[in-house]
Amino acid sequence: MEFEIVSSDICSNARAGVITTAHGSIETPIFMPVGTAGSVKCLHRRELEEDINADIILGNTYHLYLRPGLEILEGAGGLHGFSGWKRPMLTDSGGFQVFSLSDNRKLKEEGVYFRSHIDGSKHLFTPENVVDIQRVIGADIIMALDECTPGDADYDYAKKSMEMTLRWLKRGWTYFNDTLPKYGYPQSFFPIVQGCVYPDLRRRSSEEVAALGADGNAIGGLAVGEPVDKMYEMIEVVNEILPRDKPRYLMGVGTPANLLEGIERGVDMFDCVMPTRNGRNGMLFTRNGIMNMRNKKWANDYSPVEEGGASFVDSQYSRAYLRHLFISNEFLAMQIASLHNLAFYLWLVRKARREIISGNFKPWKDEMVKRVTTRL
RNA sequence: GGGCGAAUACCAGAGUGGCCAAAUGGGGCAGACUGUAAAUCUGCUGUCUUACGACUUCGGUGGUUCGAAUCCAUCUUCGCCCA
Repeated sequence: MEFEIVSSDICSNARAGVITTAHGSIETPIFMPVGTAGSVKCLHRRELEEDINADIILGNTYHLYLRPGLEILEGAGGLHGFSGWKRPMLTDSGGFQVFSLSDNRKLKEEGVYFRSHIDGSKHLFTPENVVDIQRVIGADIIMALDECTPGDADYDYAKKSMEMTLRWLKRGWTYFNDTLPKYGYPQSFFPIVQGCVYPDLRRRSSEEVAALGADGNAIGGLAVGEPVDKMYEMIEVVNEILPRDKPRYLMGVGTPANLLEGIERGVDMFDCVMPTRNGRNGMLFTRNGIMNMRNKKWANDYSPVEEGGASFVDSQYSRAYLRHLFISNEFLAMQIASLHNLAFYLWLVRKARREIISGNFKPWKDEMVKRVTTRL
């Protein structure tokens, strides 16, 4: 995997770049739609490719390992072969499930023991076996196993957790370098910075992560309950240390405003369930603000979903019709909203890229943050 | 003509003397959602702008009772049965 910076903003840490992988190149900054269980919910591959034009999507180690399982994935030639997605792919390690399924897991030095949310069966993830699993899935970018600490963790817990994540990281990194990809194309391994909201922990973690010299680096443990200003502060602390010449991936973030603030602080990659999950639940993100499509105010608004929006659905359907679909629990509502939101997210990061290249990022971003946070 | 049963909030439907402004479901209104156990979850849904609280409700009217959606009388409407 290679990363080239095409243009850097003079007024901020924002940069525009290109990541090249075996499955194609990715122009950054980029937003990666989340396809946890091997599908971006509600969307066909053709829509992802042609309408949203996603450069890269995510899969999830935890979910895919439990179902369909490694044998079936390997038989299909990995998730690329299984799903038919031809472009780059990134898999999360299961570290987030260590956090989100906390009632069903036990953390130990060797790894994390957990119970399947599907059938209650017991399993163990280690820094090593999640590399194996991600080798089988065949993602272009695979993630280290980490503990995603909650945003309100106290200092002592955050310190111990961060240190264990670092020990896991070294094991995972060593194992990654001792093993080979399964399908004849190279994979990259991204380490993850932790440290909660504590600057010294974040610095320490960043230094250790940077020292590995991985193809790219991730910032984890943010947008998990801490105040948003803390998140921005932590991004700044971390990005002072993470190498400039490697892509930086802010995991699990976020709102459109979060993306813009992250880009300004030197983040290149984002992923988040928000456009798809919130879309399924009736929330639309647009250039002019946020709409809750279930609200009565749209009941007889026959104007397009979003005039001049990034997706064909924006002009082909009216707000009144989309509201009707949501109120009636029609599947089409979720499809339209998912398509719209992802198209908007991809439009947003691509527009940011153009503004960086043309040297106008900062004023554009300041204006855009105001617009996208408006409640319509 | 006679007999039996039923009438409860937007709808359906519990409740059969005080713990009832009234279960539950649906519908409605709003909110939440950030590396997806999420087509999910939460709140409100008689009136008084909100809370405490107050007020008016369970087909109509009248009554019994300290107290009635609940008991009695009667009327109205609907359903079923007999002639």
